[in-house]
Amino acid sequence: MTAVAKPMYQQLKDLIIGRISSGDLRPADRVPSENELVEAMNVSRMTANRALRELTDEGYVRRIAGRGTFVSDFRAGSHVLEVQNIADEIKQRGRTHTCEVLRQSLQHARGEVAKALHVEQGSDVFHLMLVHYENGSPIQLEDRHVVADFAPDCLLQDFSAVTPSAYLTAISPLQEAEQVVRATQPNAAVQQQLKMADGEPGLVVMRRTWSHGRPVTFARLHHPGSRYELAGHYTPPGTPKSTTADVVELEKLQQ
Amino acid sequence: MTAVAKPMYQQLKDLIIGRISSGDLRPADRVPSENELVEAMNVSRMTANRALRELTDEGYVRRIAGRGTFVSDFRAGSHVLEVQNIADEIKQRGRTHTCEVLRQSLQHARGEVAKALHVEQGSDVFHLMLVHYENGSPIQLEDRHVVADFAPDCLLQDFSAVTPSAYLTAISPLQEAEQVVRATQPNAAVQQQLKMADGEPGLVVMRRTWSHGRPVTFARLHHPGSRYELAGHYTPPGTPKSTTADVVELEKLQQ
DNA sequence: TCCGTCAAGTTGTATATACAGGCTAGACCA
DNA sequence: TGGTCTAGCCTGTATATACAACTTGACGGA
Repeated sequence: MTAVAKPMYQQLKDLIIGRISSGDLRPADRVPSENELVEAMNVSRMTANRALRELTDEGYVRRIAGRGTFVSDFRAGSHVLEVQNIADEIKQRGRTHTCEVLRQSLQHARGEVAKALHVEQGSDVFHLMLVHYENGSPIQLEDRHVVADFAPDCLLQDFSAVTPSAYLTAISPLQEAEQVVRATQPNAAVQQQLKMADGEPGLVVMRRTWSHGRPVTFARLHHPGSRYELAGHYTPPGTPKSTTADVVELEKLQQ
Repeated sequence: MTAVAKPMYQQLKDLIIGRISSGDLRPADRVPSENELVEAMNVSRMTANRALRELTDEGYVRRIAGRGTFVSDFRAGSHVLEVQNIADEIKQRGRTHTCEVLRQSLQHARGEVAKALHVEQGSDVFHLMLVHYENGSPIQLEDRHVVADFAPDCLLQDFSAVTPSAYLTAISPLQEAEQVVRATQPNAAVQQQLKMADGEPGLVVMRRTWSHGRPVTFARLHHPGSRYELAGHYTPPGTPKSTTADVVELEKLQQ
């Protein structure tokens, strides 16, 4: 089974995706222009154009006529799972987000966590537990485990300033995610942290995120059922895209 | 605000999508080849190629070198919202699905329903209510409203044989969807239909689906929290696609 | 100083052309 | 009759070229 050579436009795409994944190119960075790719890679401009155009369709980059091609931040992507970060969600509603760190420690993975993260029982993982507040009311209890070697300086971070989600996606862009939503009767500890009434149902989102082909973090996000709902929106590919709003967003990034 | 002319490749795409939406082209039908489009539309082959290639990426058609371009069946679409149909979900788990129709009537839209469906208060809508069973246990109470003129023969359907979701997507492919997930304390009626224990939380999915630019159906899907969870999986676009299996599937369609 | 113009670079689209490779039907030969 | 082979159509990719529209910055004149 000898692998045939990939077509040139795909090689270009892989090259650029590689530079983004490795962190060489970061969100809002400028990607080589079509003409630069023509010279550097010895291809025709149409081939470079196809590579960059497909990367645009796939959400990796944004292109602005007259200016250039820029790496897009992966969190945006009008997708059901786009809400990766409770802080952004709260700010989007015009409310204030605060956060309290309850635990930030190195632990040995056990049971469900080890299985979810595909690591041996007893392997090193970081354990984070924090409560997110919206206008002072607790809205999410985040119980997260992170594979240790993925984020070695995890214990040094101040997660009351930058949420774990933002910290992790800054290390490496989200590549794959899986989530399960469940309604629960919260246990006493959760109920107390989220200031929930007796008998109030809880909404739990269990989310596992992959990077470079392996799961790197597993989070249990508990919410009070009476004050939280999970919204998603689905637009099939190929529908016309907004441009103005996106550009404005990009402007802010570059200031 | 005069609309500028759409680019030619987009006009070609719109033309073909239109023929698919209208039923002129049906799944597995042959789409005009690049050369046929060149002659008929007076464009270059590269432009026709771009139109058909993008329709391939967007899942409208499948292309087989040497044979032609064929309309694909829309149901496939590995997406978080792909599970539109509880019956398929249950069968996929290897369980048996049964269904009981509680209500199938023409009503006047009021309040939340009229607002969700963008119709006037008092407009005609169909109201469906059914319970879905997995191996005999109630797993979903489906409370659905459908815009009347979208599915005029709605009252004639036997929804214990074909679920409303399957019936509606057969009329017109899903074009846009929006859902909100919420944990609730179910009211007595829901609790009774789903045979839920006292104090057991419920998981409610409220889903609104668009077709041809307008909302056509709004469903409240109640589930028992102890027996149901909502799973989603996200893979970013641009990951390599399977080809062999698809072709085999297509072969079967054409026999 | 301020404003308009212009040049250069960038993306977006469209065309003509070329070659490679998959598929099929029908011609052709044994 | 049966098998083989080829011509013709199809998609897939790649190049060279052209023009349009947009953005930015530099330059020059009022």
